[in-house]
Amino acid sequence: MRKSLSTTNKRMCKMSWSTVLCYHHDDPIQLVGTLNGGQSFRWTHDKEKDEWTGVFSKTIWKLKQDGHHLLYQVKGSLLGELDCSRMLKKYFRLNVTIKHSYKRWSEKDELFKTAYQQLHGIRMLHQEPVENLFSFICSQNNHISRISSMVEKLCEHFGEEISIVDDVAYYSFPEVEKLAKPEVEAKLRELGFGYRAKFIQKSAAQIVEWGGIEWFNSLQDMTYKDARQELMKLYGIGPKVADCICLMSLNHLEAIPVDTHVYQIAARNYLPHLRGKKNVTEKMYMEIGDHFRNLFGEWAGWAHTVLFCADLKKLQQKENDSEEPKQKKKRKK
DNA sequence: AGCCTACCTGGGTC
DNA sequence: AGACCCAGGTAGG
Repeated sequence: MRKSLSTTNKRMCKMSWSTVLCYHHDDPIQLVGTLNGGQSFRWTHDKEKDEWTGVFSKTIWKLKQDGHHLLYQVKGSLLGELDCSRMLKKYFRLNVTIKHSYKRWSEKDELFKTAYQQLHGIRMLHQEPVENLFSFICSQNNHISRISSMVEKLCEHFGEEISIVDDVAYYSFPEVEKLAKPEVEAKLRELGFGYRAKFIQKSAAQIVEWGGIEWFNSLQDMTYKDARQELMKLYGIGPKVADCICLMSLNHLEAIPVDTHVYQIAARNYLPHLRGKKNVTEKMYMEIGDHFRNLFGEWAGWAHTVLFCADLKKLQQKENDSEEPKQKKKRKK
């Protein structure tokens, strides 16, 4: 019974668009905010076709929405056996119905209510810890555009080619063992990773030494605080990135990554005494995190992600607005 | 414990 | 053109 089901899935994966989910209009999924909202850096949007292409689990995916359906296609994979539907359900946490939490958070907090009104359907992804960790090492003190290009470089140089789709080669995210090799640091320097080169190679070596993927699995079974503390033993992982990993790939949804944006949000709206500080100290960091946890409860990290996305969106809109009157953006020659 | 600063790089601004 | 400035931080002082 199981077998025939997975065979069916496998066949369906290869052929054409398949449905992974039908959702209700009051509990939608918004792919722009979810896939381009700074959780993952590997998804691209074809605006003409309104299709998304990306890689996770050594597999190339195309996604699109049609009415109230989330549709997918697999364009190649290094995995022998695929249960596409199960993989996507896990990735998007489709076993979770979030609308009740959204309602509760809106009732509790005006800022959340406003954010949510502008921005329905953000989902907290459940990513793979290895990709998540090294992507967010790249993210420190960096722009999203450069983060994305660095992540792609990691894949091109240390991952495996999966397949070529529309003349573009897609690569898997490298195994942690590959990144742990001593020569990796120099190579990454050469590729323009700057000081992050050392962080990547050294933390990879530590992870391998401590058990690789098994070590990550053990972090899921720990409490949030213990997992966070373990992660921060890695060279190049501080409080912020540790919280990103806890939240995005270790199922600790009370983690609140406090970056400059979240600090701004907190100081502006909730904790006025923190305004005008030069940088976020450990103490302030904990205070901000605790504030959100008290406000939103055990899934505070998901609520935080919605606030974060709303803030990003506002920034983008501001840029677009200020762009219009000038109209000098077109470059000549 | 808490505050300060150097750190790679590239894209944007003036 | 060329100096800034800044970006989803962190280690080391």
